Amino acid sequence: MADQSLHAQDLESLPELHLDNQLCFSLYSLSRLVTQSYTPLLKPLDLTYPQYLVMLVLWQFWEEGEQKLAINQLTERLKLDTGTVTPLLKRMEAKELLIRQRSEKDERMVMVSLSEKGRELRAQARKVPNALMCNSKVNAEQIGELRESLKAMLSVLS
Amino acid sequence: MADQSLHAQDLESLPELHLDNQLCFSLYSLSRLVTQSYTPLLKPLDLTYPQYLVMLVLWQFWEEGEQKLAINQLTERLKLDTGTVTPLLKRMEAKELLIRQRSEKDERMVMVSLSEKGRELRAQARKVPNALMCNSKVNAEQIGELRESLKAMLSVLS
DNA sequence: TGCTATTGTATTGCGCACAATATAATTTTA
DNA sequence: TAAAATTATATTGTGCGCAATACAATAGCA
Repeated sequence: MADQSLHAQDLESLPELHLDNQLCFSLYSLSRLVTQSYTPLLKPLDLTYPQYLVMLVLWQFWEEGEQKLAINQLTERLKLDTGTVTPLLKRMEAKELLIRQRSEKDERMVMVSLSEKGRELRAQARKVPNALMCNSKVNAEQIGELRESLKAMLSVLS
Repeated sequence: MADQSLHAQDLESLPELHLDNQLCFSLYSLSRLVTQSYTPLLKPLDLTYPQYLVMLVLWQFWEEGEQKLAINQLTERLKLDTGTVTPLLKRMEAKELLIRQRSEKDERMVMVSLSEKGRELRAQARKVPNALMCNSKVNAEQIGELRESLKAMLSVLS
């Protein structure tokens, strides 16, 4: 082998830099894995995972009697940027799941509301959470633990 | 308000469809939040978060005396698709962090190895894991718990 | 040895994510 | 009330992430 300027410190073991020891990597992997496991369930609804999250928010507001919500309410709830949400909503409007319209009171705001089709989709989406639980080999207790642990961490960091 | 074909079931509360009750959303949010918190730390190294993960794998192999690794080893380790990894590695090669070359034994394979610059970056990256821990208000115990919980879930699902 | 199947990587196309910037409407303030 | 600051959303550009497809090299097999 040619000289590669190898120094002693180059080969010093740095376990803190190992993938397996990093919380961040487990988080990143599991998050993608879970999103992937939603994909086949959401395909019949013609929704991507982030689109499904938008629908969850809209359905919940609808339950609470709020027909319209502003984009900033949505970005706040989902903790997403407008650069993500604006095109996301446009794609969803193209699929006729929702309606976007400028507020008359304050023309800076765009209000989002469910379309008839969007409301009807809720009945189908009901099956999604349970289907996922049934397919996974993880018990409910384990899921509950992880959920609380994640929520605690989220509340501290955000 | 015009008739919106409102039925009783439309307003039935479905808590399983609420964002807050979904493990997946906590996972998705926290994962993005953690990635975001890496960004300022990785900026001095001119690395994105996925690029940092690639470097972690390359550094660890290097520690273990392996100069080269095949792309499929990398995709397996990172649990990422070639459609993600191929362009990722090309961008990293353009930054001269690594070298990609076809294997002579088996010309289907592309072998990846660290460049001098890529090896040197490891010394700087040392500070990253600790810096993150120091900045966060989360205690080590809480992090340890979450990490084990995530790893357990990952091993079951993948 | 040809012929098919498999393996390993690359390409294409689409949809997020987010930093940075832009723009228009409203509010604040001098 | 006119100018400056703020607010709400949109746009641009870059980098993932992944499904689907393509393609070349190797392996297996008749």
